[in-house]
Amino acid sequence: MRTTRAGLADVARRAGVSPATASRVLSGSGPASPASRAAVLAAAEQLDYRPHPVARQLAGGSGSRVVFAVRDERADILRDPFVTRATAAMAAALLPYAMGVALRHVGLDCAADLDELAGDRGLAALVLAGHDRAMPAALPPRLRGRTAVIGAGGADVDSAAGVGVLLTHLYLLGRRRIALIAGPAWLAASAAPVAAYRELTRSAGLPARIVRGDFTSARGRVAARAVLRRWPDTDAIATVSDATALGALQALAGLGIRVPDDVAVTGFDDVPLASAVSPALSTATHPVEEIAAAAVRSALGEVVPVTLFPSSPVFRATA
Amino acid sequence: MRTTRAGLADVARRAGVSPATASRVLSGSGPASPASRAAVLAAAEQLDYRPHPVARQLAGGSGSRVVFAVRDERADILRDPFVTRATAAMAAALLPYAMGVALRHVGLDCAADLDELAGDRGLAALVLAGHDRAMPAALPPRLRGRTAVIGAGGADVDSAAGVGVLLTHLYLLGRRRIALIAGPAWLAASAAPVAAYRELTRSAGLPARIVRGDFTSARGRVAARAVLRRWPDTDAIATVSDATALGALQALAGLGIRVPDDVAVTGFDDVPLASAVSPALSTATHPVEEIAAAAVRSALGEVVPVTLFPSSPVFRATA
DNA sequence: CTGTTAGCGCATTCAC
DNA sequence: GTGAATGCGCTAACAG
Repeated sequence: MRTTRAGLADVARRAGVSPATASRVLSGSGPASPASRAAVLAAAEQLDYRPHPVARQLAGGSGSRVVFAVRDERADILRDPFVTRATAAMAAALLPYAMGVALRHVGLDCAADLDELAGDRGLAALVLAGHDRAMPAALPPRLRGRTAVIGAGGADVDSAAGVGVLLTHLYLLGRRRIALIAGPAWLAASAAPVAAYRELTRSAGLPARIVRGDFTSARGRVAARAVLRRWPDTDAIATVSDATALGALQALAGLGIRVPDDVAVTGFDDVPLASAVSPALSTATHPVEEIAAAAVRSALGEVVPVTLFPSSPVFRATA
Repeated sequence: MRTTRAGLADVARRAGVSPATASRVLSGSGPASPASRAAVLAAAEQLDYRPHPVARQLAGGSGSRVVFAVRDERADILRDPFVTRATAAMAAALLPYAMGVALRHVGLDCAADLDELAGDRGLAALVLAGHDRAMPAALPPRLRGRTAVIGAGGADVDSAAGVGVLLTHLYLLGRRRIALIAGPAWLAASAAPVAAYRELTRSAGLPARIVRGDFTSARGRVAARAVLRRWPDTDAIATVSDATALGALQALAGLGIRVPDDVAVTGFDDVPLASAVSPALSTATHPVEEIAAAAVRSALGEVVPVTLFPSSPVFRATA
């Protein structure tokens, strides 16, 4: 049993080449003859060589961790199901990179926080969520090229299409007075669903009933009550988050309104327990794991195709 | 504007001491005279010095990331609400350490995986969840002292007391035929709640009705149906996970059984949406953020008091 | 208590 | 295509 792990020097020696050559073939960059390439690979195999991630990061100057910065008014956004799920997904995606993710909250006015992050030499990349339209352009120079964004303009779900399908479904169900509990106005990602809603209601000749929410169920309760107070004949409520939808369901239950008989409800995101509530929530499911992984890879400099991720409707009991 | 960040050498030069002394005071370890300490601190302040985490980790040989390994039969345990929440909490707790967390699943038989982790020189610490009783003792030597465990024997919630309070509550509600949907038998953390249940039913002269579940709502549905088939007069179902409880609620709804009138139900953990379902779930809330932070700190070698974290009942609508 | 001397393990200039 | 130096930024061992 070897007491200490084989290093690059050991591999090089065994392969009969210099450490530089060994480094070139093992790190995949730089020229190398087929012969020495094979020798190095074989030696690495035999010695069970594993590069030392930290040394590699120091020498390469790349930093060792990804920071996931979530912008929101509330600090407890870090407990939001979407945030925890995305964080876990990044943590899983970073495993093969020998890196990890750190999580932090930043307020709506976060220029100073971003500057601080820009000065962190241990930072490999930054993933940002909760941005508004102006932020990506206002990033500190040092962060440029190593920042990815989750939501509008970055790794994003096709929320316009997703909400569109849900709204269409409600329409086909015979609903004609559909309200939307939208996301907060300061959030860039809020725009697409609202646009989709406006477009569909306009073209179908339906009234537009929009109320702002956030991503909490408490706000969903309040918003649903507001909707029914203002437009008592509402027969469907679409939302842009499951938490909001569940809050709305509670409000409706409290008002003695039957779901979906009197009012249909749709969520968005398909949180883990959306299928486990009763009535089970109709919503749209999103590949959050893939989105988070794409964001991480993009932030780390890989070129990932900038496609919108699909939003697939899941029709359960509430709509 | 300085084009490159101040390094330790710059600080030392400005403070009129050697880099070694500067390192000693800035890293907090090693002796230093009050005079040079003050000088170094002042210089660091003026230069806005930030240590380079990666260099520090390389020189110190400490590794740069924490791996959270979750042991379970299913690979999609990584999407479990508790796991994602704990992962996010660790990611947040690691921010000040300039480290990050990576997430990985390991199967029930994970000796090989642990060996592989032991060979990773970038690993600062390991946090393990889903262990059985034998695992902590069977850890590879290299992992010793830098591994912490979440659940029985490590950073754990006082689940015996927590379940005990819930059961007592059910008893005080007049329930006398209380079933328990327990955790999987291979899990060390499953033991305490079962013991508490057995103790309480025995001392109160109640029948013991135990069924095994896991942490999915699907299994909760099945288990609840099994309970009612086997003991049709059951008037309460206690569980050890909210997902299980929500599954049970669905099963009961499907059978036309009223909650809590006919059968009361309790969950465990207070997932974000437990309060947002209707009927709202009675459960116990746990400081997962603190637990995860304690696990991380412990794994990194800090001495954290080994206390059980409190389990606080939250009585809502289902019990 | 302090400075000097060596590395930590690898990537990357350069010459050859 | 290859090897010999040099450096990444800091900590740790030693001698003073």
